[in-house]
Amino acid sequence: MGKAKDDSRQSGCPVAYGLDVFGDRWTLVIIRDMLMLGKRYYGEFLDCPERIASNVLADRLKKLEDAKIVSKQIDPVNQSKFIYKLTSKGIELIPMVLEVITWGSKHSPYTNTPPELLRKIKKDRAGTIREIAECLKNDQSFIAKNGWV
Amino acid sequence: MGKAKDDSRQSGCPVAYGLDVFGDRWTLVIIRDMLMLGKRYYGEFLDCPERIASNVLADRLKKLEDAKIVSKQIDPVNQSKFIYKLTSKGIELIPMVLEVITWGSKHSPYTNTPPELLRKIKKDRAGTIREIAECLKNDQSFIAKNGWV
DNA sequence: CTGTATCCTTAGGGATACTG
DNA sequence: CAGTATCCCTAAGGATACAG
Repeated sequence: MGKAKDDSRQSGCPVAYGLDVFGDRWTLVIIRDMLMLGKRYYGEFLDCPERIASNVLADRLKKLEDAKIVSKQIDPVNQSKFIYKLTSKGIELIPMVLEVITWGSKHSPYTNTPPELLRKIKKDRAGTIREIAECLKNDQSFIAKNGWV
Repeated sequence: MGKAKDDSRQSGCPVAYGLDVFGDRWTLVIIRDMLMLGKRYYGEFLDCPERIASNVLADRLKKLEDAKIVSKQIDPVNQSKFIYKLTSKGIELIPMVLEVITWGSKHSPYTNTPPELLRKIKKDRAGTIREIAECLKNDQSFIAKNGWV
């Protein structure tokens, strides 16, 4: 695993580019956890309801780092582990993730998205995005207490 | 190939649901072609710049049909082939695809997205979506003449 | 505990032949 | 041309052992 994503589909289409970056079953799960649940540590990502395997997680974190979507730094409060954070390129995925949430919530038979969140997204996209970005700065989770876990 | 997508990650998260449907490198390429380029026939999908293989295409079309995102009917003007169309569930992916385009255009080194399209998306999301939906009704392509191909 | 490496099975998917 | 089927190799990724 872990060969660099080859990026071979240089069609010029931004959709194809996006798929080269997050076109698999796990990458967006990690980004969701960072974006919506405020996760930052390896162990937190491992502990997701979809049960990601540890090697897959390591691989995706590395690829996200290579793609400059995630930064990896030594955790200042615990020198023996890393803290993973979204870069601005990663944070800019918020609007897309919100649209996935909107669509998925409407069509998934299993969804348990907090209606409060959906209402907010619908009513005031920019406001929601600002709110999430704000939470990210304070290390907090936007919906952690309300659903999905 | 072609085993039904198993949908095994019923975490309740709409992102995970979305990924079960379009979390691979090809599905969104097909949807992009339907949405943005007005494609409707097998041969048209085959003829994409990313060079999708014919068996992969058949597999994805079947899965999209199973997921009720695409409908497959005999083409009324040529009984020997099928016409593939987005259902309302598929058309509702427009906002998400537009966000992928916005993000991808900003960050891809290869992008050639028509600035006109980006300007429209940014300025008036609802308007753009309405416009695309309108084009879909008239069998036309929104950006076919301007880029990506 | 944080993360990496190894093993091994299955799914993804390219090339291409084939059928109507 | 529209679409399907086969062949076969590679990548994805689950289980689990291992190292700091």
